Amino acid sequence: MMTNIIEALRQESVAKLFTGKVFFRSFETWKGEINSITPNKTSRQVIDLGDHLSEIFRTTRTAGRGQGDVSGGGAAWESIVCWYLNLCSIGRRSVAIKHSRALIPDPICDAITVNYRNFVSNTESDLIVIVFPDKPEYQIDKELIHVNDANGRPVPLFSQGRNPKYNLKAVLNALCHRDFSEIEIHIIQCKTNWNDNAQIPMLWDMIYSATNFRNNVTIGRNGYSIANIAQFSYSFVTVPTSRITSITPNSTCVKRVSNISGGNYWGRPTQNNVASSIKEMLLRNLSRGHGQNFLTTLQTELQRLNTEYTFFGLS
DNA sequence: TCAGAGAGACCTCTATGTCT
DNA sequence: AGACATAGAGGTCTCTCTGA
Repeated sequence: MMTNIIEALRQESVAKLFTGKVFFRSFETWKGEINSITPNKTSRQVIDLGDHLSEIFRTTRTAGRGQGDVSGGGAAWESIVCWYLNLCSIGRRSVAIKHSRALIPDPICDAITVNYRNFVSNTESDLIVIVFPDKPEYQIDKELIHVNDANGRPVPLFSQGRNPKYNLKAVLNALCHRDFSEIEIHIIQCKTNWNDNAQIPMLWDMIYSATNFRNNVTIGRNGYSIANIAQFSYSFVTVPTSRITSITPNSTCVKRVSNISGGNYWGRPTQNNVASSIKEMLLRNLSRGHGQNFLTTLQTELQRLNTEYTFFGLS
């Protein structure tokens, strides 16, 4: 079957989520919830899942504050957001990736690296959405791509040896290098709790939006910088697990993220001046990944949910 | 190729401080 | 007094790298 490189990357990215123990276990429960919210799997129903993500997430919530909950909860929230963004993006040129060296092309990784004098500090645990440019290599069968690497040498599509594997990362590295200025990067900071953690996205957004510092803080390395790409944004997505009634437009935690470049979101319906539903991020930050809107692209692709897209785990 | 070690990131709840 | 903000405590999970 023909697969373009973007869908190949999406498949790897989503499949990797299921290798996480907590996500794998939780998804057994979430799947039922998801299917009951989207009985007909229309594009509208699937996109509106964004209004219910927190609700779904909370079905596996356990009381208490054991360290397992700490560790697992955060990773699981990040994973379900990644899963949702990829589901809504099928057939488009955007892919959400939970941070992983193996999947994020090197030029992207380099561009978002923050250097604190000599110390290299990657924000290691965010979701990254890459929007690839509208060029033929991203649409044709991935096995027909001809591209040269940064040194001008053709990239071999398969590894050597008895069981040749497709060189996904190497091909992506070469493409991202070649098309760097036309790529969009959107970083998404996920937190289950809002009020305790609002400073973190606020401060990282400040760092990424600053053009220069006086004290040896720089962004980017190896010649790649977010200053040279087509679009960059930083956003915040929370459940939130704290009491919802205590969050108002005037709360400190709301104000802290009210100005970040990509916006602030939660897995609930939009509430004015507080947070937008995560589904609004699709339109606000990721709409350039296709000529048509999400409703249209999804409607076509969802027909193949049980054949080509089984890796989402819904069938 | 795989196991093991190390690094880094994960969140909830209570107590205490601070402002109105 | 009440509302809100913050610090602090604490074990586990996942990824990556290294050496066998």
